[in-house]
Amino acid sequence: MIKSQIKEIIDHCFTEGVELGYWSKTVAGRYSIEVPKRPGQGDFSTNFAMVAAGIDKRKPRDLALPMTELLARHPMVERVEIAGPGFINLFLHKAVWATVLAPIFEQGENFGRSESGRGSRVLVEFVSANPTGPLSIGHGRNAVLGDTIARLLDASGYEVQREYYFNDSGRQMRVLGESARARYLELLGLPSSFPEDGYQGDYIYEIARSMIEEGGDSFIDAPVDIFKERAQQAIFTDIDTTLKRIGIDFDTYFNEHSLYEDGRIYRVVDQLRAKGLIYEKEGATWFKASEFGQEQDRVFIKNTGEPTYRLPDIAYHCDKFERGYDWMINVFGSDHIATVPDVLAGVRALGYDDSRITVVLYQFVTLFREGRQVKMSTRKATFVTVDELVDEVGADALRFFFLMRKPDNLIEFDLDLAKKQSQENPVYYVQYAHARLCSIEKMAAEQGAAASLTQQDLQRLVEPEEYALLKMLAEYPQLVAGAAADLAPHRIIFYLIELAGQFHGFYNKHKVLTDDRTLTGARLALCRGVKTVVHNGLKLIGLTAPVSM
RNA sequence: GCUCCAGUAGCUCAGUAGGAUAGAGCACAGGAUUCCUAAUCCUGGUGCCGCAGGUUCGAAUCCUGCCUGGAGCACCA
Repeated sequence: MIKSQIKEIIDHCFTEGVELGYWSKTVAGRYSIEVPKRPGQGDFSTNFAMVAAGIDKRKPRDLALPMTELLARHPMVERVEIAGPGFINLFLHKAVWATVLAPIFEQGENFGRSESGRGSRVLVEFVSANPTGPLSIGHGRNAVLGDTIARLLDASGYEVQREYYFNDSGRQMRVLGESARARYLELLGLPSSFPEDGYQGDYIYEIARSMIEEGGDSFIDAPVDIFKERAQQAIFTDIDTTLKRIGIDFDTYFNEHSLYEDGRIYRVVDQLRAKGLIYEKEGATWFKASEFGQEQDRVFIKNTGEPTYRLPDIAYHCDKFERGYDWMINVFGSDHIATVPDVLAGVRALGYDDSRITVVLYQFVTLFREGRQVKMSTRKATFVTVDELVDEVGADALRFFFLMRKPDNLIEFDLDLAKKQSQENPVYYVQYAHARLCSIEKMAAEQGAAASLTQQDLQRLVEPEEYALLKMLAEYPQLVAGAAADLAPHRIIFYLIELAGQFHGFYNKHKVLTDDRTLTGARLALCRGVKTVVHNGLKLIGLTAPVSM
């Protein structure tokens, strides 16, 4: 906020300098503006002189001097100095920082939202688990990551659509139906044969039990499809319920099977064949992926006549392109790494611009309890489900912990920590700051004290802790825009932890409600600013902002 | 063997477009509450930024090679 104003000022001075012949125009856009780490180095700093020196072949300090003179004329600037190898450090008038509060008051819940993505339509595809069982912890990370990315993009003005891609046909689902039938017969005390690679979870028993409750033994001779359908329906309902518990809702569901039904997968083959990119070998149909930078060609249709997963995946992405999205984001577990380039190659082969597809790959999650890793196995159904995790730690902690690491990193989910109600647990730490702020406001209202935004009153904010908070508030809009552009929700988490820390520090050192009316008014304004940003930040990542704790 | 990801303090991790003396939390030790929520705060010190080269005013960050760990490399999805 303030930073973008400063950038404008520096750019303006730069242009002036070009006209005056101080430096060449080619330097434009090469220099950057930063917030120095140390307080003694000013509010902002630019490497302009060093960058210009490299291009113009002159000494940094010779270039810095005229720049400082141009900058010093601006009313926001208190003083300018040249430091180190040639940094230009800007010191702003203290009063500048309090100006961030007015926009926060005006925009309220919208503070931090921007329009940088206006006019762009984005499709975020995530979860996409087939309905064979409850969502596992890995799906949980996928769900939270995808949803939060969608929230970030929405906050940046993009038109966002959340989509779930699934398949309720095929081998997996047949095995599911067989598993359900076997359990059904077993519960009725009849001879049954459980499929070798069947789904062993208790949820299959539940499905069978509900069928018995509904129709007794009338399903004994029913075809597998009936069992499959019942199981699929029950499981999907459960998945949906689980997702809603952690605040996730989809706009559209896309059934992979529909791509078979209307023959679209075969049209993909025909189109590629027309381009000479398809050939037959050993009874299978191959795609010349090697012509698109892949190591080897890939099978699209097996010698059994069944397509491999690649074909519907490509057809699906073509469908996305046809629907006209500007940006398509896929959230996948790292076990899908190898499949991504194949699909992109196929899409490119069909003439689409695959740079519009971004794949977010995330690493696995391991659970820790009492310092030891919780063993999980999908086949034996001993994996921990998202539901169990929500039961144990709550939706807020689950979301927070899943977002706390960047997607590239493994998550070690510490169950004991997630449940702790103390400073060690960052979720509580941040939420507690919000609750405290609400409490202050409540107390202020009882005492008849109110926040004041008058320039005179705001001049009372002079403590370093107050400046630190104001500066952090000013950074928030850019933080959101950056996190959205880079698809990096974890930055919001780290920001919130730091902001909460700054606030707790301020709170312990300075009293907000005092006998001094103007000081109280100014500090209440600061508190409302912090509260608004903490609130907006928590909402942005899908957490609650408790009023009291 | 090949592809992708990671390697930063005792532990878990940040480090946005390459910037100044490398950051936080936890753990450990000591201290703070007649007062707005102590679910809090303050004070303590730690680093061959995996290794070796290169690029340049300047590298944890970019390039090359290597080492270690993870995920993959199907006519499974």
